[in-house]
Amino acid sequence: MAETRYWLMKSEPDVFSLSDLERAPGRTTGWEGVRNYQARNYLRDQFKTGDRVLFYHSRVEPIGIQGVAEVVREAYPDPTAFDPSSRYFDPKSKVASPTWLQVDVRFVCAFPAPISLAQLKQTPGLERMMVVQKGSRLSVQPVSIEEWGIVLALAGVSLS
DNA sequence: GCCAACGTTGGC
DNA sequence: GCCAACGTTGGC
Repeated sequence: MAETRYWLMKSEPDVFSLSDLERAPGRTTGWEGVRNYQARNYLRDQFKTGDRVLFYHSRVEPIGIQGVAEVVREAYPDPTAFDPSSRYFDPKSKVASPTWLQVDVRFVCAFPAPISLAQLKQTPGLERMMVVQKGSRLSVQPVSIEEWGIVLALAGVSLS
């Protein structure tokens, strides 16, 4: 079996929240709208079925990690890039050679309480975590297995 | 709502 | 290829 990788994905909860994911058909959604090349490259090159994801809410309190999702489909073209009515439309992305990709993620669990950004910043062992770095804007970030373990312990959650 | 940090665009 | 201008992200 392939090694499971760990990620953090950001969403503004008034656009798409962890609760929205839990209520979605099959508790699954296409992670549309990534328009950053570094994030796209992670989706394209490294996301594998079974990878685990920390679901992070940005901009809106409570800012922080809300729970866990998992990757259930690997990268494929993001249809919103081809849709002129979408806020994510990109006329430079062609169907024959799509610029932007998405993966499908499925709800796993919501934490009993969100882990706030302030809490992450003051937790030993998370000093190097990308999301706590000043000016970190990347919406798809790798998480080390050590960081993953610390966050799940903070949340009081254990996953089989 | 402000604004620092960052990514992209485009003139040269 | 440089870099100023511009647009976006996201904490506060």
